[in-house]
Amino acid sequence: MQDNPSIQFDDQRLAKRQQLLEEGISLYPHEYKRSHTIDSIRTQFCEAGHDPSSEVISTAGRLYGVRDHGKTFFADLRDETGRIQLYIRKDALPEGKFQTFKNCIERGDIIGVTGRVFKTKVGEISIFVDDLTLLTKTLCSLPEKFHGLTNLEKRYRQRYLDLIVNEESRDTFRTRSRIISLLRNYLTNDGFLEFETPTLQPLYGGANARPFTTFHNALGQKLYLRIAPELYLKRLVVGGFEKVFEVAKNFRNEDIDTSHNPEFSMVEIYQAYADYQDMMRLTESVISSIIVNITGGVEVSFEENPISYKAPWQVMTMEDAVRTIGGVDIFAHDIDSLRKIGNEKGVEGIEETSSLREMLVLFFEALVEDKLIQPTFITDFPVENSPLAKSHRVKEGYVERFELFIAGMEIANGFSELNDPLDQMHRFEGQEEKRRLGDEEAQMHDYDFVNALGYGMPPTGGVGIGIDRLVMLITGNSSIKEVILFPSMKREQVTPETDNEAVPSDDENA
RNA sequence: GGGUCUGUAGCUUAGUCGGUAGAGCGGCGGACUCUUAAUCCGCAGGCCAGGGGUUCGAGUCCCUUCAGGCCCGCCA
Repeated sequence: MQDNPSIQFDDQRLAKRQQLLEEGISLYPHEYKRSHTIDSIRTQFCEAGHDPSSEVISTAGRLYGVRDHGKTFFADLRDETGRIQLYIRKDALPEGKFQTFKNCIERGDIIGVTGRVFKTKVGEISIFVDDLTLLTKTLCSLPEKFHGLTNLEKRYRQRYLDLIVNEESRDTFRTRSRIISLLRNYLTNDGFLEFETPTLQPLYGGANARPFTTFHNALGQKLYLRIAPELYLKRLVVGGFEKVFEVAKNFRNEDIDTSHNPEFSMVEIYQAYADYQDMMRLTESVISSIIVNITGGVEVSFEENPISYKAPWQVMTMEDAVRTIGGVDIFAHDIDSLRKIGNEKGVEGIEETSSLREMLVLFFEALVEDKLIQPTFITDFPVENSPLAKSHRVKEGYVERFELFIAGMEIANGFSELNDPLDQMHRFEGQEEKRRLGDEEAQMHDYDFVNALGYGMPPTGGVGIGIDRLVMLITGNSSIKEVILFPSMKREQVTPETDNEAVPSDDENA
């Protein structure tokens, strides 16, 4: 049983399992009827006295601490709703049960109990156990009761174990689930329809990023995992759905760090007849409503910084942000003097840049981004960086685009969507040119999308909000791995035949 | 990709100048009928991440591989 090194079964637990089998006790029964969850026991019996209740209840959960007192035990039982103490007496259980419990049931096992509720001498609401049933025998031993499981790698790789022993981790993911639910409710209540668009795409688009590649055997065709749902959602707006959104997993073939996971969650929202100003207001409203619902207030601290989500949030053009926060008035200089200033301030990539607008972006990234702690919308991006955004209505060379920054992280990105099919075609051509010059992140020319615009997309505003980062902000976690249940990790044991497999396997369809 | 730190029992860890691997929790055996990190007595459990080297002798020093954390780069 133990010859496979990746199996963590405990020999002593296996022995107990064997003993239980020999006693004819079912290790994995099929169901258990509960009269109460632990939380509902606490609610109903909050006034319990020292004498056990007349009402008999049944509940179930996992055993945590077990305190052996000879002919009695105290034990902690937990279900999803909470924790309650069990008081187990030899003389109260059916004949033989106590011995079986003592010998073969232990911390980590899942049991059901029937009993009556009372308050112990020291005032803790407990269940006086009349009978107990093993519901699941655990073969792996649990981490230590006091320090718990702190090894980060183990917590991420074996998240189930992290969830079993670390209440804070369970809280984080409970909050994550609520955030997504609040987001959906907000949008659907506001008349948005939720759709699912393809994850497997023959062309990828909607962002600048390198994709994951895969292969469809029957079609004999390369496919990409989407880097964004954008181009499909806009096709829906062309089709006549005026308010749409998708909670999408996106996949980008990039390195992993504390704010990037190769697969990440984003909500993309599109609204016909709206522009980027409307989408900023929507973004502000969605996020602050979630914050209020989760925290009851408008302020949440992140990495020592109290962050106020009280609307309205600050709005600055990129140019103003670089001037006031970065201390450089880009358009008061020529390229050469900007190169000099940039070198002094440690701005990177300025040597190969030849336009003031591109300089603006580089200065912004280097000098401003990580200083935007309070929620701040940065608006009016250079057209070169935004092939899917509509040209600015008054500022030549810019697009109507915004990004939301909080705690130095980019949280959202939105714009007045480009709906001029010819302009879109030219922008794609520009991207193709960049691809030819070796830019692996430039976008692909999606002719069908251009055709869709050819049938007419109303003026439309769109925004994408990064869900993982939003959860980080709300739950106070500095690492994205803490808010993704199963973050991407490198495989531990490399098996030769599956490692370094060529990407699209051309031999399979030969 | 670069820098840096880490990897010792199921978990949390100690390990000095290189000299036979130490503990707590958990487990097992024993005592205990209101404890809650229960307590008390005893026992078992280790290829010190893997490989190589230096040395009479390596958990400790050197090289290397693997995995992870943090920072930087790349990137939303």
